[in-house]
Amino acid sequence: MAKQRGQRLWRPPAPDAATTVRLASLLQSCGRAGDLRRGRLLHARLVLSGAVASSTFLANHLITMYSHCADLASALRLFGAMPRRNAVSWTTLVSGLAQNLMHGDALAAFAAMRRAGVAPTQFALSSAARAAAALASPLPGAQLHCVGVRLGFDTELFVASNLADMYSKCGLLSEACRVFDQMPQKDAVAWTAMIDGYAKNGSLEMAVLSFRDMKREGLVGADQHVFCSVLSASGGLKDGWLGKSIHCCVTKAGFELEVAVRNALIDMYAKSMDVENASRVLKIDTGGWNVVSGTSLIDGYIETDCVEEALGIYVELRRQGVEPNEFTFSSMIKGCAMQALLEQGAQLHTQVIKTDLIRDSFVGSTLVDMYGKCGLISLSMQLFNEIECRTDIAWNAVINVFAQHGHGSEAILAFDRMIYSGIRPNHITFVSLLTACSHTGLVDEGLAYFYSMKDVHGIEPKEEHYSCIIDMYGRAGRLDEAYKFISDMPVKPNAYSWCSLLGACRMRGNKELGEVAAQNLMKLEPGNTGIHVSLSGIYASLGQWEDVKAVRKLMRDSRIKKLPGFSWVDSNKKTHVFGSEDWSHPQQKDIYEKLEELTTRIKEEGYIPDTNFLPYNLEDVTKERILRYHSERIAVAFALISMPATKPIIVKKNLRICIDCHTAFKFICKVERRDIIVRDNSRFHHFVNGRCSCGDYW
DNA sequence: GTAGGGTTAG
Repeated sequence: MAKQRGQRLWRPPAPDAATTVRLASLLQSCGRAGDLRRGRLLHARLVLSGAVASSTFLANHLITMYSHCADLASALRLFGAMPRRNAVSWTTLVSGLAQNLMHGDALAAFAAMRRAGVAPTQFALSSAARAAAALASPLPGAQLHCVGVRLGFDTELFVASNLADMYSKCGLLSEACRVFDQMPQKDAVAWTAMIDGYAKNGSLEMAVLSFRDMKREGLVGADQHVFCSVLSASGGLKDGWLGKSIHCCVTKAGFELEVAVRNALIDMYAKSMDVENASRVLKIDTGGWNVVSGTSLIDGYIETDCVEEALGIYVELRRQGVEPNEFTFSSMIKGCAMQALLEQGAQLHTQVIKTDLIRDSFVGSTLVDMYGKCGLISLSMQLFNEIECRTDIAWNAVINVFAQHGHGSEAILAFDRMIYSGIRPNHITFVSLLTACSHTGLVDEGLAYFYSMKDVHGIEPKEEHYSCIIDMYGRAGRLDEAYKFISDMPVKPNAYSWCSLLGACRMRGNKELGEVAAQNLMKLEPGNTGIHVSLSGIYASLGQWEDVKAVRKLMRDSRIKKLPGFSWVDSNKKTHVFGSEDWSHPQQKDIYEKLEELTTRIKEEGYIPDTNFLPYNLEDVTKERILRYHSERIAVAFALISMPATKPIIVKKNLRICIDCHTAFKFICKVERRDIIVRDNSRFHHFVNGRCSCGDYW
């Protein structure tokens, strides 16, 4: 009593042991359930009874409860008011902050703990290491490592796992390895940290090898996280066999039905282009699908060009009452963009608005891309302007839309605005920007941007950027410079580079260089049928029919067939496909009549068929007939008779648009007063009022 | 007696 009287404040007696234990377990249950209301009531009772002031143990429990309920303000207030704090109090604070993603504060609390002269516990150390990992801060991380070594905690399971995770998140894999190797015991979490560390740092093979090492120890204690990580690495390797063998381990270990593992399996199969097994895993009956698994499969279908199947999964998801999320929408919209499915894309857009995901930057960017790829450039721009948070992806999308439509100066303007708003361009930005310059003939600008990549933006040009420059020189007719560039460039020219040069040679009728390009291209892509077609096109345009014959013989001998040209057009929610001289359509008679009518009308306007490019030594009348029945022309005629005048005509083509059809469409759009958009395998052509957006430059 | 780690989709 004498001692108590000597203190400034009266301290109530601590509750008895049984009461303390009861209260602590009540607080624990509040924390676990996240029941902040009940926790606060308990807190108030404990304050009234004086237990908070007298029992550090109960106060620690209160801090834990608050941090589990994500009420860090209360936790901090309580911590500040504690008359006595022990190591657990500090530890609880550090881990509470780290758990609530306040990583910087967690590190600061750990430092304050040391300044207060309290020896760090291994719990505090592992929490602080976790915070450093989340911040990817190697410097404080390494300091924590030193503290751990000094206290002898550095090989402890939790501390070492977090330190290894921290090093790998900082990209310091060898350090991570060293910490990991020194662990006397490794559990599933430690292994996961390493497997995932390798995978996230791009060492996918090492990630799989780590898994093999773990398996060698009998996969003891392997859990769903281990399988998720290794499956993700295996998906990245796109190795179907490896994936299947891991799938076997998953099944043996009994994790096939775990939701996260199933999702990882579906994702792995989808990434390995094995959509069949992906859908098999999805369809294992577990009482319904979830968004992630469905989206993974949708994404797999989209990546393998199976948009129809992806749409099927989407419909099934909706039927099961699963709400699509931003991932689902961006995958689906990307699929619509790839196939220029405007109708379906617009429907998804409506859904996106309904679910309020329109504010998501990813979804917004895919919509910009989709409308751009469907040819609706002004709608695309409108959506871009509505994106609140413009990420590099959004800017790349808009620059690419301008590039594909041949609006070079707008692309450059968008690039300037991107830089001005502080968004750093990446290598994709430059592919789009250089394409824009190339498609518009802005050679000097393109070259300047190319050289600025490394000098100004610190981005090493890759082969796709070099190809853009070759394409740019080629389109501008500066073939010698293109050849000099391709010969001098530090990276090995890829097929696209030689293809660009060959295409340019065909446009300009340059036989010598065309042959060089063709030879190089044949080495890289022996099965590419376009090489022979382009080459014979060059000979035909020069009237060298003997050479044309030789190429055709070569094609026959090596059993190379010209890739047939197809055109697609959507009308009344249906996609119609047309080949050359293709009269299989039910409305063939009307289409034929429309074509005849169009030919007469555009000839009156001054259209002269250009047969120069046809690689056949034929009569002009025959050549004209072939030109008139090219797939794109049949598709346009069909669209004109079957679609309401308010709908835009969008024709998709698997090859480049033919030069003569290009001329004809300029006349057709004028006489019919209809905008025609053609998306060929290289770019967009907008035919409006007698002109094309490409400015005849392609 | 109290405190702690890793995981699934652009």
